[in-house]
Amino acid sequence: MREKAKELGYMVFHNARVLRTQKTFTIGIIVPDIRNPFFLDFLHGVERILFPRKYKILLSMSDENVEKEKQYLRWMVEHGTDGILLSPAFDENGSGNLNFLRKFKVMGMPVVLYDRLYEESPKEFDSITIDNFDAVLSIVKHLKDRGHRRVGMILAGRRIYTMKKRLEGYLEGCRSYELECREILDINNIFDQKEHEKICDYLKGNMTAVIATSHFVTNEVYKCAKRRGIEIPEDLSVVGFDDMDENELFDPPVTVIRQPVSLMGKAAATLILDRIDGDDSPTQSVVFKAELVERKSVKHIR
Amino acid sequence: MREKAKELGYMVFHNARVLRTQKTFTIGIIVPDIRNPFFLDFLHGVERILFPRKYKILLSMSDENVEKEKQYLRWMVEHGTDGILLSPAFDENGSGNLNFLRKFKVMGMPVVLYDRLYEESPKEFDSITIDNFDAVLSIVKHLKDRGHRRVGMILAGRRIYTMKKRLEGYLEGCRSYELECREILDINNIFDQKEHEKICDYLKGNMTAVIATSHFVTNEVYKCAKRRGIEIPEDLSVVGFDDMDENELFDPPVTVIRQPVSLMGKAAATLILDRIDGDDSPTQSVVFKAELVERKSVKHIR
DNA sequence: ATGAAAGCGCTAACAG
DNA sequence: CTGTTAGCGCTTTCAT
Repeated sequence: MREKAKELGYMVFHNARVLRTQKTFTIGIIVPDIRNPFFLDFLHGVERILFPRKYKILLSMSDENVEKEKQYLRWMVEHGTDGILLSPAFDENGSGNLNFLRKFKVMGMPVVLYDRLYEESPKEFDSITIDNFDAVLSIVKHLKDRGHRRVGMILAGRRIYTMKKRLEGYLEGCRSYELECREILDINNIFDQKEHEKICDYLKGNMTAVIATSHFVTNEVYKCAKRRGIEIPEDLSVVGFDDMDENELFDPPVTVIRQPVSLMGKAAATLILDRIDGDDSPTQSVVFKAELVERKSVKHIR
Repeated sequence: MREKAKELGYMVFHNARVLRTQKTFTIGIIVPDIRNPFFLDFLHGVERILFPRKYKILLSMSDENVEKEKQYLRWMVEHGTDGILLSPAFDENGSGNLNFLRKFKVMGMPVVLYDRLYEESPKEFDSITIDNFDAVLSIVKHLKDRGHRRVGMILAGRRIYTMKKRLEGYLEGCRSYELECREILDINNIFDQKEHEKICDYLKGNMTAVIATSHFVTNEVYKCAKRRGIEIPEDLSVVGFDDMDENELFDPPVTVIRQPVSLMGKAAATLILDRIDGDDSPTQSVVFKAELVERKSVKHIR
């Protein structure tokens, strides 16, 4: 095939060059769950930056599985990616591949964490995140301002960094705004039908508003409300996470936290390229601010 | 970095092996627009098949741009991907990289087209598609059965294969079911705000139902209807394309054509691996059937 | 059986 | 400044 390619003109054989130069012009990207539209816009943002610089994307999916993630990480160093963009997975104990990644540091493989980081050691790697704590705090305040006193929250995997921070924001919000916070519900696998029932049961609890911490959870809350005849926002107010066009068209349109996802992608790509180019300034922790997009799913009580 | 990696244990340097074996264990995937959730599920399906066989994904985005696609195709042969999964882009004249791809055939680079193919030569490459013609035909029948007589259609880039076929299905449907079909509207860039106005204007036309040929178009139709006070389905019925969870939660829930996207991904991945393994049976054109998911956006007239 | 050596296609260093 | 050659890290072949 090599020969033919050459006969047909143009192409160099990149791999021989790689052997010599140790440079692949490839960035490894690990996404926990590709079905989450969040990562769509992120990838789009990343590509915007990489393409003009001739870098390509080696895409992989951890499925929130630490071992699978490790496999992909290993493959990436074998492939010699010039850098890695990682949104890390966490196991039931909340631990991930932090230790494994430390080896990457010593071998000089640049890694930028995005969306999520390792709580034990948040500054050890470059990272691009949003302020999840603050985001939820602003939700709780919003709810309080609208007269809500009893609120609930549904997490999608509390072992995951973003979820942890959102929980902290919730707890702090409830304390400082003096709301009655219900015990949260944690859904580990949102694609599991059985878990959907739990959401329905949870909604029956004594509260006027619920915070849905991911796009999938928001969907399930709406679906359940519909089935059970719970009127949003009359009977129950809801605030979701991860804005998409569709949220505007829901019945009723859903109030959500919007993250600057595409920007985060661009920032992550820019940062990893800087590191590849030899930038050895101290670790950067870029924190974007998320905004509350107010629509019609929160009732103004009294 | 090589040395360090070795000191730290395990890893082989994949690129040297590649030089020798001419095998990268990498599949190039070209997606026209990553922001379309359609491709999310497709990628997910593909990865399901590739991971256990140790193949990795080199992901790229053509942005519906033939030249950009060509650049990526070139990079892929340079990188020595073992095969390519392509959903081809088309320029204003409706032509794409067919000629360029013919070179891939002679150099033995396996290519599987998905979602879209080249009309001039539909059987030249392996392909995984749905029957777009039939899908729209079934929409038109559905509309007719519900008493609709005047219908419209909004295309998202009529130069694109899927759109062409959907148009053909529309025309044929209107003829055989004796409906009055309005001139269709074609939106070239759905991300362009100005184009959204065109959708609104089109909706004012004299029709009882409109067919939205992509997920983005459906969204814009709903948004416009909302702004202009057009009641769906009272004043206007709509049938969309590309089902997602969210469609169920729209106001009203939208009737759509659902494609077996994840299956298509698995089929495409399986086929490309077969080719890589030396399967030289005649070109395969796998055509999946799409199904109409009936919800609440179509009015039953009388 | 095990071990040494050639060679994959390029780049970079070196010699002319 | 241009042309030649060594060598990147593996696999495969060939000799021991």
